[in-house]
Amino acid sequence: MKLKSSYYLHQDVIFLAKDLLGKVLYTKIDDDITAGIIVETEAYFGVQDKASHAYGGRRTSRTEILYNEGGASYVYLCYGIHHLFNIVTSVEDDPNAVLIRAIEPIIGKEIMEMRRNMPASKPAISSGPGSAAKALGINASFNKKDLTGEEIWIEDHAIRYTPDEIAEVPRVGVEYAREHALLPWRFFIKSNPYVSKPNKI
DNA sequence: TTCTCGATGCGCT
DNA sequence: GCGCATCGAGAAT
Repeated sequence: MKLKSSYYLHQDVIFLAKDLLGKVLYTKIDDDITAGIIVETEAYFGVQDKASHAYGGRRTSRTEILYNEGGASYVYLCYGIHHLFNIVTSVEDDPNAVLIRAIEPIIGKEIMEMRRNMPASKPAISSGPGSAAKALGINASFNKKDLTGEEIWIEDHAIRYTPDEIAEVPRVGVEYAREHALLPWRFFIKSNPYVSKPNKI
């Protein structure tokens, strides 16, 4: 059920970003367990990806975790407000990551409602990377966690999607690299209500 | 040490 | 659809 550390060592971050759709992300905080189905992801191609914090091999105290081998979490604060949760993948010194952009709440909905101060019936409760992280109680303290540990982990609930249920969206605003502009880097479950707004079709 | 701005969300219009 | 909140990492000085 729980994904093993070897799962995260896959070197094709595109494959993992797609394969993670349908997996279930869990957090446990003071015995409060919340979980949701991953319905939207985004792949970050390490040194090749200008949008990646590790672009060009940049290596700082913040990005150091990205150079670890797969299976760790990378959480950082965006716009001074939102915590974004990433899964570090691939082998050591290959700083790939998958951003979790949206989840569908399935366990601990009441807890998520308190954290988000809105009913779980509202897709906005976990739609978008900042919202999904907050619903799961993910904050800066979740940075550099082992994803096979007891605080945060991912399970395979045998939820499978056919290729036509998965949308692969080319990245927008990537005029900087023509060969990357056509690269589909965003993946989501078509018509799932929890998918963040810019990606709905 | 200082300045800039971002892998965004939300409330108001 | 638009604008703002809010702060730390990274780069410039």
